Amino acid sequence: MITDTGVFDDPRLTAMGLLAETFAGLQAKIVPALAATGLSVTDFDVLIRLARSAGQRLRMTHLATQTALSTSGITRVVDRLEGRGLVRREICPADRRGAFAVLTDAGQEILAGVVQAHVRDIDRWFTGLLTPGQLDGLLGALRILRDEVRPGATAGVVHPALTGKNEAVR
Amino acid sequence: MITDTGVFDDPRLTAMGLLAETFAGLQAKIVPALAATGLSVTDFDVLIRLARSAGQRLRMTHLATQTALSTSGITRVVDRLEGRGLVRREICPADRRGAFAVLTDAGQEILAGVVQAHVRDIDRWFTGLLTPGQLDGLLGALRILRDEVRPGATAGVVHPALTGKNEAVR
DNA sequence: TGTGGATTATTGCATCAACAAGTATTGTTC
DNA sequence: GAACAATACTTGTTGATGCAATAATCCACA
Repeated sequence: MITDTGVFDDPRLTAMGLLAETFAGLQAKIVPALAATGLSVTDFDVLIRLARSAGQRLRMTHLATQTALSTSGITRVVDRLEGRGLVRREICPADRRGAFAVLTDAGQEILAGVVQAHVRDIDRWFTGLLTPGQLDGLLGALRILRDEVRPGATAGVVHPALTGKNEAVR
Repeated sequence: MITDTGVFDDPRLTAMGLLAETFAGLQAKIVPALAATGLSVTDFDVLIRLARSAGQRLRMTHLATQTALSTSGITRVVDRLEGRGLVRREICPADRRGAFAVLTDAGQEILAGVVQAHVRDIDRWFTGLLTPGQLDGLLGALRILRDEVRPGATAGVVHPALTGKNEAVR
């Protein structure tokens, strides 16, 4: 049986497909536990980034950069989370154009409640399926790639949180 | 400075975040070349799966399974591609409920035209950034994960294409 | 100090995808 | 062979997200 279809079987294409399928499949496995708490993957991403930031707060723009959402997308995610009381907005005293998204106590509780199940899922479907050596290799390779394709992924994490200034970025 | 925020810094969470950021960043790099031809990532995924299948055709359901889209999602993707002449529908003679999506000559041409640039992007932002050893390790690990999280990812690929029957699936 | 250009966030609009319901066909069981 | 359940696909509706346009504010520089 003929399976070679020329350029359409380039191994690099296959590699990209493998990455895409793995990621999509993995996400499908972790969605339910989050959804049980009423959180989408995006919601969780926003909340956990706030939780990890100094003052449990981040400028809207930084949130957008970190999550790879558009600023309008972030506006709406924060709208929804604010409506549920998990996040609140605070105007930035140093720059009155800007706003912080701040994790509320309720948000922190929701997050703490769902993290355990989420980590269990990750362990079940990802980290726990590989030997320590395989996992280290994988993460090392991913870091190399990530640093190339998303140089700004850590925008705003150092400590602009309290001042709202951009000194830490780029 | 305090950076440890307890459970929110679990290394497994970080690993998952790294995978997500890498994949999202990579996709952002490969989208433009596809978009230049008017194709979304989903469009490309559908077209290339058809190109690789026997008879350049796949049942709608198999397409849905392989792409991880809902069947209604596939209906609409194929609607759009059919509207542009890149794909056509053929009723399945063996099961009149069903339809094949079939890659047209025009679709094959579009695909051939964009694959080169696409492969170049993948090489530039993914496979070319790693040593052969790193890449092998990465792909090996991904295969382990993929086989767990997406056991049905190859639904319909063996040779159900000509009969429309399901003998090859699951 | 005033002016023009950049930056921050929000809103209107269009697109895309999922869920649920509906239609047509197939297969199974008695 | 008739009835009923399962399957394949489509359509109506809803929600999420990006782009473009807008408003408010900041900053650099004359």
